[in-house]
Amino acid sequence: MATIRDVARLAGVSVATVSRVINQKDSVNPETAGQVLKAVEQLQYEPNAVARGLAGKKMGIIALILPDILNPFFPALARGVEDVAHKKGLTVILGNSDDLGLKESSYIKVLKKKYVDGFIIASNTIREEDVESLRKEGIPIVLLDRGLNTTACPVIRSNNREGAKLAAHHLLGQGCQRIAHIYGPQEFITARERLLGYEEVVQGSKGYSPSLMEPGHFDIDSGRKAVEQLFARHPNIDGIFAGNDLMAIGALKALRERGIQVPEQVKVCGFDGIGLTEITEPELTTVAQPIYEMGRLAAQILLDEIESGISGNSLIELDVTLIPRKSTMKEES
Amino acid sequence: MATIRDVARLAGVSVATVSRVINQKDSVNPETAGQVLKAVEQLQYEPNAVARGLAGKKMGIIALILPDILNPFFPALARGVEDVAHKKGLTVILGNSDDLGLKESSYIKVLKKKYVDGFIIASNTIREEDVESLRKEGIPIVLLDRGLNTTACPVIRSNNREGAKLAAHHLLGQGCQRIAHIYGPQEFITARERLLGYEEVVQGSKGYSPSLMEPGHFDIDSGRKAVEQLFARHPNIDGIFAGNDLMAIGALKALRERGIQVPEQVKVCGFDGIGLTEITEPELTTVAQPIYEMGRLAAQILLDEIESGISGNSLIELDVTLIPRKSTMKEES
DNA sequence: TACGTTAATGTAAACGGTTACATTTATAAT
DNA sequence: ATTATAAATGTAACCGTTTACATTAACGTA
Repeated sequence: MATIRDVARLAGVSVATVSRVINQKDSVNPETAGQVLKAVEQLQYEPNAVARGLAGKKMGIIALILPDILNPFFPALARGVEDVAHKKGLTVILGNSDDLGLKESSYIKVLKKKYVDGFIIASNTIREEDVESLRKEGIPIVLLDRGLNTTACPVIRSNNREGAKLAAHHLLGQGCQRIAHIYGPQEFITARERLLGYEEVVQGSKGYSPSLMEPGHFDIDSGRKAVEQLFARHPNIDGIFAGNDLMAIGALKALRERGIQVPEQVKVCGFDGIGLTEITEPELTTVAQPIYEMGRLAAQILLDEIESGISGNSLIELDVTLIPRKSTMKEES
Repeated sequence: MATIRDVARLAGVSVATVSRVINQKDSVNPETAGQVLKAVEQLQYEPNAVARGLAGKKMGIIALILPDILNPFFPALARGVEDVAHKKGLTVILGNSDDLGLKESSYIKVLKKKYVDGFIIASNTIREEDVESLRKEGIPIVLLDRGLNTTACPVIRSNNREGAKLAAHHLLGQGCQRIAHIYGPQEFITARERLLGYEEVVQGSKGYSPSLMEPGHFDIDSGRKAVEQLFARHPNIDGIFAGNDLMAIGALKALRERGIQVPEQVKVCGFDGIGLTEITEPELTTVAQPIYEMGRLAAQILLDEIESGISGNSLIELDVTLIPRKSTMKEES
């Protein structure tokens, strides 16, 4: 591999001049620039990213830390991030945190040493101190979902409360009287908001009871188990709003096992809008988050901060969309 | 951030000595080492990865290039790679190639400049020349699936032919007489092998006809369309072996639309063993590849090559497992 | 004519490590 | 006692850029 010195030598100029024409900085005589470019061409010179990184403290890498790429919610997010990064010539380092604060901290520590340009963290367990320390060092960071009190950096999330209300209203509109809610871990702000939205809508209705709410862990199995619990208490449930799609799928499975017809006897609505919802039987009604778009947006905001050096702290709540499908269909009357 | 020179100063030794104790290279007096370690501790010194990278031409990063993380096959692969990498203190850069040779080449070019330690490429379109050029520069690379003639580097894949035979035999065993096959793009070696395995088993049987084979693109929609084609030609098909799970899911959908019962009238078997197969109705019989394990193995082999500097060219074919589920269940007699 | 500006370029010091080579001292072998 | 060998450490070059600062030449202006 040719180095900048090789180019300088061949073009008969100093390395500084070569650097200038490569980066289009400062003024350089067009004629000289021509020589340099010719030499670059001739030697097939490509600047070394690591040397650049060392000098400039930026490796052209953005770090994406998420709980688990195996969770079907995250691939779309990752793809959104990667697509905009790639368009701008940056690459993406992927880290799975398993929602372990410690693992996140350790990633941050390691990646800081690699001079990543910035962080996108999709996490519910990220620690304030970590965010602070990054800010202090001038490393941009964008958060997904988290960040209630954090005014320290941009936060992107969906409008979870509105989404939950959408779901609850939809179920009511489809004729449900006793709507249960399987809620996610309450340390996740998303899960809390969805629960609140549900309560807000359902509280007034006649069938309401706090015992219609059952916790789950945002995975298929806990959705299934929650249904067992719920039906033990309330055999007459006719609608289920699950805090996410995975739990809704679990619910679907449990209902089928019990021989309960969906949507005839019980209607089910999920949350997230992951691809899986299209392949269940019946297809699953869900409140779709613009997942890919969230990834794109996070990356765009991050790149803006990286380029401008200005750090914002906006809280962006994206709109969600109810996608009605067979699992909540009202029988034709 | 403290630098190695700060540590050297505080410990009253030269930077070389500090480097030695940090990297446990060469011999250094235990007492001196103690001083250094104390200084390291006191200054909270952490070696800068970029400077290291520049000096050693290795950034502690492995590049994982795959077609599309949105394809449900790949997250498990990525997770396998990442888990191994993380355990060894390396990080993973993720690139989506969309099976575009050009995008792959461009990634390789960019990442070489970033001194990644090695590449894991899951691709059907990777070009020989790219592999060659990496080898020539001593950058380890491990391929997934591809690499028929390529003896130039390790290749990991599943035993696709055996898997297909497993599937075909299973369908025969379940009483199918006319087994169709929806095969994937023939430029993919995996798809070719699966087709061959299918033919090998089915060729002799009475119901066999070349028109029982229909192409697809490894996605849900093409699976659905293939079923339309197949049933137009052969209304009496009673078994379908899809070249991958996505097409099998499409087939399931198409069959349901036509009012054909699975497994009573037609049995369906997929290939890959992605998570989706557990949530279809009926649950999908599939030939499972050890996807996560493939990722792990690829990473392990790559790391071995990185550490040892020795480059192998083994071809590893992992065993697949037939997972019988409801979609191929024989009615109780 | 002398001088402040600006454009064009070069020099060399960062950036923060690793490592080949040199030097000194202690130890073992002859 | 002498010399070869190994252990412990230091010096400085090197990895390949960027960039602050210095230098020179050309130009417009008072």
